[in-house]
This record gives sequence, C-alpha cells and structure tokens, in this order.
Amino acid sequence: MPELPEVETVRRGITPHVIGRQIEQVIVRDRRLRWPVDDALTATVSHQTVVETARRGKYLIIALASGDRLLIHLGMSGRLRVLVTGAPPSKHDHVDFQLSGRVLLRFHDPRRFGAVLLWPAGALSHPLLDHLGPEPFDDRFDGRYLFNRSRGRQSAVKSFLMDGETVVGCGNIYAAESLFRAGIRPDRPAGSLSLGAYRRLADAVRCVLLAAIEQGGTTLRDFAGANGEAGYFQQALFVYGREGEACRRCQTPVAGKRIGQRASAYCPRCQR
DNA sequence: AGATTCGCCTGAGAGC
DNA sequence: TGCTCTCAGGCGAATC
Repeated sequence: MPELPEVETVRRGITPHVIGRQIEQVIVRDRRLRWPVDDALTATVSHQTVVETARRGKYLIIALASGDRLLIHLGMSGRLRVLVTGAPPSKHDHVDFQLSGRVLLRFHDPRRFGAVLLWPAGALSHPLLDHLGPEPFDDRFDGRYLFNRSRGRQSAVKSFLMDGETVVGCGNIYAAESLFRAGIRPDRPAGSLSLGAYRRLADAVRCVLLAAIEQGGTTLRDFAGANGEAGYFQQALFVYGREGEACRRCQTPVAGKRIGQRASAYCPRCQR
C-alpha cells in the first residue's frame, strides 16, 4: 500500500521518462476514482510539456509548462507505470497519459481509492494539500514539534503519528515500524510521552522512511514501482504483519491490537 | 477542537 | 467448485 516511500519510488521511477515530454493524448477509461476525473482535465493538459515532478506527502505532482499541475494519489492499490505507447490496457487501467516518444504513463487502481486531479495554474495551493502537516525530512519536523503538538491529546500515539496534519507520509506500516524503532508502545496516549521519547520517534520516522525509500518501498500485495518491480523493504519489517512471530530483537512474540480501527503490531517487551 | 465512525472499493483468503 | 463473509486500508466527511 503506497505510503511516502512508495510514492517517492514511483516519482523517481517516472521522472526520467516524463520530463520534457509532451502529453499527446489522455485516455480516461473510468473516471470513477476517489473523486471523479474532471471533464476538463483531458483538454487542459493535452499538448502540454512536463517540466517537473514533485511529491507532497503521498501526493504525486506532475508540473506542466503552463503552470497547471496533475495531482495524483495512489490510494490503497494504485500504480503508475511507464510503458510503451500501444501496450494493451487491462482491467483497472483507468487513465493513460500518452506522451511524446512513445512513452505511456498508465494509472491502474483496482480499488479506485486513488485520484487523478487537475491543479490549475494560478491556484496557489490545493484544498487537499492545504492542511497537511510537515514533511518528515523538513526541519520543522522534530521531537520538539511532536511533543508540543501532542500535549493534552488522549488518542494513541500511533493514531497521532498517522494523522496527516501531524506529519505526512506515515501510514500504518511505517507508523508501526517507527514506533518499534523508537521503543514506544503504539497505544500510549500521545500526550503522555516525554520530549525524549518524541525525539527518538522523530529520528525513527526519518530512519525508517529513508531506509524504505532506499529499498524501493514495501511490496505486500499491490505495490510496484514505475517499472513494475516490487520493493524490498518488506524483508526489513520488524513488527508490521508479524503478529505471533518472534520479535527480531528479543524473540518475544509480536503482539497485535486494534488501535483507531487499524491493525497494529508491536513488541510488548521492546516497546514501552 | 479533539476523537470517533462511516463510506468508498476490489481482491484475497477463510469457511462451509 | 463455488458461494458468502471478512478483512485490508488512505483519508475526507460527518458526527459526537
């Protein structure tokens, strides 16, 4: 499931194939995504040149020469792949961007939780990006920030960490792994943790995300990079999806618990 | 304002 | 074999 490292992997994968290319044609086979694909999107981006790719949280941004941008979210099961023009579409291939040089950028999303949106030139921000918290690699994101923001909060630290207004990009997998690395039980009330604990957590989030990006993301079921290759970070997971198995550090069975409607795994000995 | 719940979707896996 | 049920989960919206 695409979290920050997966989206970054996709961004890096597509970038060399799309920069400087013109969008010749857009084919929308199914507009029923998280939000319906805008009728005007096809006409607006056609014949435009891609000048840059960027990422904000789990949103992928493709900037065009006019200042218009495509905003793409992979949701739960989305893939964005680089293919050769003419590659036959299969089930769930909802949107094709046919680029110059016979490059085909194809959006595929079985569960349709993803989105392909137009962010028009002139709009300084986008409603979906407006309220997002800092990037984990931004200077603003540190232990002090988490500590201050968490004061008075009763909800679990894991839910707090997964809240995109706290910090972007940390979904269920990386929240669980970061909390393990920091030695913090995921069900601790966010407001009960010390500054020191949050300093460890901020460091852990950055370490875990960085390592996952280096491994090309985590592939459990759906995720694949722009070239269709799986990620490798799943081999480095300490707790996520390992309920009942031995902790890689202390051999205690990994515990499972639902926190904020999400499956959560942790080591009852390593995490306090 | 913070916390919780709901809804959107399909595929995989379990159970019968 | 094939049906039905449950679960997975990002995240905005609605509700408490």
